[in-house]
Amino acid sequence: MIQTNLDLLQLINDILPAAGGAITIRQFDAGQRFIFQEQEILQIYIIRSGVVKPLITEENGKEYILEFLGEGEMLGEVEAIRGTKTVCSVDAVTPVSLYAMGVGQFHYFLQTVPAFNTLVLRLLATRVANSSVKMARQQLYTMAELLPRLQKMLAAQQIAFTKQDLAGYMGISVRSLNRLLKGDG
Amino acid sequence: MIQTNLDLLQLINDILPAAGGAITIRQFDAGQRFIFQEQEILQIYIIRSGVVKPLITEENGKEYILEFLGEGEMLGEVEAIRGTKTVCSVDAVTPVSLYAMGVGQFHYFLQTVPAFNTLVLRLLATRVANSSVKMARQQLYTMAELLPRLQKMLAAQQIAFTKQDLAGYMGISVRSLNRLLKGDG
DNA sequence: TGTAAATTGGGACAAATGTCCCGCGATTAA
DNA sequence: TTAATCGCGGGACATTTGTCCCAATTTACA
Repeated sequence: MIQTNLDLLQLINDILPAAGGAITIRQFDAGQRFIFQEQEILQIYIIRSGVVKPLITEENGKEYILEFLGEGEMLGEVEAIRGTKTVCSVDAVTPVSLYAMGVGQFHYFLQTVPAFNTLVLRLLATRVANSSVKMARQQLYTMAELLPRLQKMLAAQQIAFTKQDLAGYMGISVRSLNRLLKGDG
Repeated sequence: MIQTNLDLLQLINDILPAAGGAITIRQFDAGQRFIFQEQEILQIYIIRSGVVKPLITEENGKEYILEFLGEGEMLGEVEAIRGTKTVCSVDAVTPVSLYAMGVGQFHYFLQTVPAFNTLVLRLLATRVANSSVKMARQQLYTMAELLPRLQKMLAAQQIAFTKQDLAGYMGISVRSLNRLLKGDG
C-alpha cells in the first residue's frame, strides 16, 4: 500500500559522500504540497523519511490519489526522463525529509552509475506493474469488494489514513466510503 | 490511443545487422494470445507492425484492457527488468510481426547500448505517465463524459475497434457501452 | 479558551453501471 | 448446407455510486 524502495535509499546514502553538494536535503510539513501539477520540475527527490501522496486533479475539481510513497521512493523522475511538465501534484502526508538533486545531476547519475540506472529502471517497471494492477482492479470490482483488502493492508501499516485520503485513493466520494464502512465492518 | 515508439523501432532496425541472430522475427494472427498472464516470459518483443492489447483477467472472470500498442512498442520489458511473472496477457488485435530477443540479450543491450537504455527508460516513464492519467480519468469522470474523447481519438486512427475491446478498455460492460452510444451519438 | 474550520456520519434522492435475458444477422466450422 | 458461435442492440430490473444537505465531533489556531 505504501510503496518503498530501500535499495535506492541505500544507494543514495552510499553515493552521498562522493556527490558532495550535488545532493541536498529538503523538508516539508505534513499537508504541504511541494510538487505542482502542470509545472516544470526543478529537482528530483528521493524520500529519506515520511510518506507522500502523488495526486491528479481533474478539470472537474475532483482528485485522484495515485499511490502512497515512502522511504526510498522517487519523485519527478518521470518528468525528468521525458522532459515534460508534471503529471501530478505531490503532497506530504506526514512530515517528510527528502534528498534532492537537479535534473542534470539525475541524468548524469543515470549515465555514469550503473547501479543507479538499474534501480531507476526497476522502480519504473514496478510502478507500471502496480498501476496496471490497481487500474484493473478498480474497474473490475466494486469498491465493496476492494475495501476489505485495503483495510487489511492498512492494518498492516502504521499510518492511519483520513477518510478523504482513502476515498481519494479508491477514486470514490467520502460519502460512498462511509456507506461502505457502515455496510460491513 | 494506440501507443507507438518509432524511435525504438528505428533503433532496433539499426542494431539488427550487428546483432546477428540475437534478434528474431515472430508473427501472430489477429486474435491470437501470445503472452499469458502469470507465466514466465521467455522473450522481449518489439512490435514491428500491427496492434496488440495487453489485458488483465481478474479472478471474477472480467477483463480489463490496459492499452493498445503499435509499432515500436515493447512487450515483456517490465517482467524482464523485475524478474517476475507476467502481470497481463497480450493478444494480437491485428496480425502482428514482432522482433524478439531473449531476456539475457535484453539486459545486455540495456547495459551496453546507451541509446537503447535511454529509450527503455523513456518508454517506461511514458507508460507510467499515461496509465496515471488514464486511471485518474476513469475514476473521476463518468463514461458518458469520456466516451466522446475516445471516439475522437478513434476517428483519428485507422482501426475499428470491436465494442468488446472498447468496453474492455473503458472498463465497463458492453451493455453499458451500448447504452452510452445510443444516448448521444 | 473560544471560535472557525475540517473531519466524520448519514438521510434522501438521482444518476451511472451491472446483470440477465432475448433476438437478430453475420461469420465460422462441421 | 446446417448448426454453432460471435458481435451487436436493447428491455427490465438491481446494485453501486454520486450529489446535496445537515448535524455532531474533532482539530487547529488566534
